[in-house]
Amino acid sequence: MNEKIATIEDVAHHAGVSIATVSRALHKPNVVSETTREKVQTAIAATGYTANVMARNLRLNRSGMILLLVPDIGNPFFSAILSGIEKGASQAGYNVLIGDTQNDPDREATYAAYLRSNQADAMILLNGRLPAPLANAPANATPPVVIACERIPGCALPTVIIDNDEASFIATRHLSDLGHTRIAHVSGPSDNILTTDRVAGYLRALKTAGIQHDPALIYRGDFSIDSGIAAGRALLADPKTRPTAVFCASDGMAIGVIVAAKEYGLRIPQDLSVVGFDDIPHAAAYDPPITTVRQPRRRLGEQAITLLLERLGAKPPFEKNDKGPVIVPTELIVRQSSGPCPKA
Amino acid sequence: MNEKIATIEDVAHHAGVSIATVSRALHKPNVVSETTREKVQTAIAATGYTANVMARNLRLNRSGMILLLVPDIGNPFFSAILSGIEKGASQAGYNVLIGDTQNDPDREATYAAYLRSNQADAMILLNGRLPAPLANAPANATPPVVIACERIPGCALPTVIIDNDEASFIATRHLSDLGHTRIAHVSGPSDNILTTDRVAGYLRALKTAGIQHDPALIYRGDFSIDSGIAAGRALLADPKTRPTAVFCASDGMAIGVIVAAKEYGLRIPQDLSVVGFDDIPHAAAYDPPITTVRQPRRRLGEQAITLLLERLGAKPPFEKNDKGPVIVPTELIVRQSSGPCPKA
DNA sequence: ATTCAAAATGAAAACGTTTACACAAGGCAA
DNA sequence: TTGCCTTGTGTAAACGTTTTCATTTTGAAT
Repeated sequence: MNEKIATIEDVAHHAGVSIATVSRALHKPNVVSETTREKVQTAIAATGYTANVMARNLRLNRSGMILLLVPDIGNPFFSAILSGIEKGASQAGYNVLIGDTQNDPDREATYAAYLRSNQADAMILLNGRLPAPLANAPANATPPVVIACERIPGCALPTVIIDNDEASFIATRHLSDLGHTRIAHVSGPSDNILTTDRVAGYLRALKTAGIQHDPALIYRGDFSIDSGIAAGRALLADPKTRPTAVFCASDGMAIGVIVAAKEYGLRIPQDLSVVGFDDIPHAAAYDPPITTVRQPRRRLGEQAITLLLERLGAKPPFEKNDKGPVIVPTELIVRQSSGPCPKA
Repeated sequence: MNEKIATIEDVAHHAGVSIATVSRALHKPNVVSETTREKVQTAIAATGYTANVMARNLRLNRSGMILLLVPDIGNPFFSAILSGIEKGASQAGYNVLIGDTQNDPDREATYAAYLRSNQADAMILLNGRLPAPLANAPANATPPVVIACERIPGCALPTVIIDNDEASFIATRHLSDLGHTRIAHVSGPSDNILTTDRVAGYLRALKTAGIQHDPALIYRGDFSIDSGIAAGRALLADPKTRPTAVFCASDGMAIGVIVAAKEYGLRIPQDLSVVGFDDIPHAAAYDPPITTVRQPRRRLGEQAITLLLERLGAKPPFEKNDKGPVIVPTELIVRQSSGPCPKA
C-alpha cells in the first residue's frame, strides 16, 4: 500500500513487460498478444494505475479541453446552452473549461491565449466579441473556434445563431395582428448585435403593418428585470402617450414591464399586451403567463459543439448541419400576456 | 513568420542564452542579471513565445485545475455559486473545470478519477454525495476536496453550508407568528439531506408554536415549478382541509403553489400565505413578490473556494473563516406573499 | 533443418518545461 | 599571488507518456 501513485513503469514492472507494451495494451489492444494483454490488465488492477493525463497530453500535443467563453456565468440564460455543449463535448471525450470573461476584453485575451499555450484545443465564443489575439491571427489558417449566440459581423468563423431579426419581426407582427398600433420595444444594450438585429426586425414589422414608427417608443434596457421595470415606468408614465403593447428583448425585461404596469394599475393583457424573448422557465409560470419567443438554448449549444467537433475532425454527436451560419429555429409561444388592442 | 509555435528553446536561441536561463528569467527574475533579463524579454517578444502549460504542469506535477462537481449545470440555482468559485479560483491562478454529473454516480466516479490522473488538483462537490473513489480513500490523508451546499453526514471533509434547519425554522415561525396554524410544507426529494434538514426545522417550529403536526400537510416535490403546481393542487383541492399557509423548500415550488392557488381562485396573501426558499432573482418580481429565505449563493461559492485554497496552501482571496463546517448566514426576506391568517 | 514473413516486444527518443548541480567569472580579504 | 565566497549561467536529468525503429520470437512453408 504505497502512497505513491502508480505510473506506467510500475505497471510494466509488475507485469514483467516494457512500458511500451503497457501503453500499446491500452491504446492498440489488437497489436499485443492475448496473454500479455491479460498480464497487463491484472498489473493495472493490482497497482491501481491511472494514466497521467498531463503526460499523455504533452506527448500528443493536445489538451482535451474545449474553452467556453461566457460573458457572465452567473446569468442563468447561459445554463442550458452550457448544458448542451457539455453533453456533446463529453461524449467526444473532451472537457469543457468555462471562462467567465465578465465582458472584460483583458480577460477575453487571457483566455484566448489558452489556445496558444496548449491549455485548450478549441474555443466556443458566447460573448459576441472576437478576443484580440484572434482578431490579429493570420487569415490563412482559421483557428478552431466557433461562435454561438451572437454573430460577429465580418467574421468568417463558423457560427450558430437564431434569426433575431425574423424572430423579432414575428413577435411584433403578432402584436400588430392583434390590432395594436402603438407598440413599444424594450431593447438591449446598444453595442450588442442582438439589439441591432431585434430592433431591425421590430421596425420591419411596423413598416410591413403600415405603422408609423415613433422613436420615443424604443427604450434601451440591459436584459435585466430591473431595467424592465425602469422601461415600464418610463414608457407607461403618461396615459396620453402610453403604448398598448410592449415587445421586450428578454423575458426578464418583460416581467419588469409587467411589474411597472401593475404599479400603474394596468391589467395584462386587457390594458397592455407584453411580449418577451427567450422563453425562460419562469415565463410560463408568471402571472399572467408570458407570450414570448422561445430560444432553443440547449439546441444552440448542441449545434455549437457539433460545429466545433466537425472542425476538430472528431465525429459530432448530434446531427450535422449544412454549411454557412447555422440558424436554429425559434418559435413564438403565445400565452396570456398578449391580447387584442383595447378600444380607445 | 513561421507557423510553428515558439518554444522556450527558440527563445533561448534567439537571446543567445540557455533554456534554463530563460526559465529563470521568467520565474525567478532576481536570480538572473539585469542585462540577460532584458535580452530574454526582447527574445520573447520577438518570437511570440507562450509557455506550454502542459509541459510545465507535467514537470511541476500539478494541473492548475479545480474540478467542480455539479448535479446539473442547466439549473440556474448553481450559477451564482459557480460565479463566486470561479472568481476566487482565477484570482489564485486556478482554472475551474465544471463536471456536470447529472446525478449519475458513474459520471461522479469518472470525474473523481481526474484527481488521481492529475487532471485536477482539487475538487469541490456541489452534489451532496461522495464519489465512490473518494469514499474508499485511505483515511490518513484527506484529499483536497471541499463540500458545498449539501453537507454529507459522517464526512469529515471541509464543508460550507447554510443552516437549513434554522432557516426553515425561522420561515415557519414567521408564518405561525402571523397566526397561521395549518401550515403546509412542500419539501424536496426524500433522499436529499436538504429535505431532511428543512423538514426538521419546519417540525421544530410547529412544535415550538404548540401546533399539532398533520402529516398530510407535507408534500414531496423536487424543487421545480411543476412539482410546486402539483403540490398546490394536491394541498389546496379540498377547502375543508386546506392549509392557510405553505412553506416551500424552493422559490420555484412556491411559484408553482401560487399558480395552483390562483386556479382555485385563492388570493395571495389574503387567502393563502406562501413562503419560498433561495431568493432567486424572480422571487422579488413575482406577483405578489414572494417572501423567502435568502441563500447567499455567491458567498457560498466564495467560502467554498476559500476553504479549498487554504487546503491547497494558496492564499485565499476572501476573508478566512474559523474551523469546522462553515455556515453562511441566511436571511428571511419578507415580501407580500405572506400575511395574517384569514379569520375562519 | 532452413528460411522467411509476420507478429510481438523492447530500447530509446521525443514532447517542453523546471531545477539540482556543476562550473566560470569576478570581487575581496588574506 | 592564493583562496574563497558571490553571482550568473549552462548542462543534464527528470516529469510520464506515446511511438519509431530495431530486434526477437513465432510459426508456417520450403
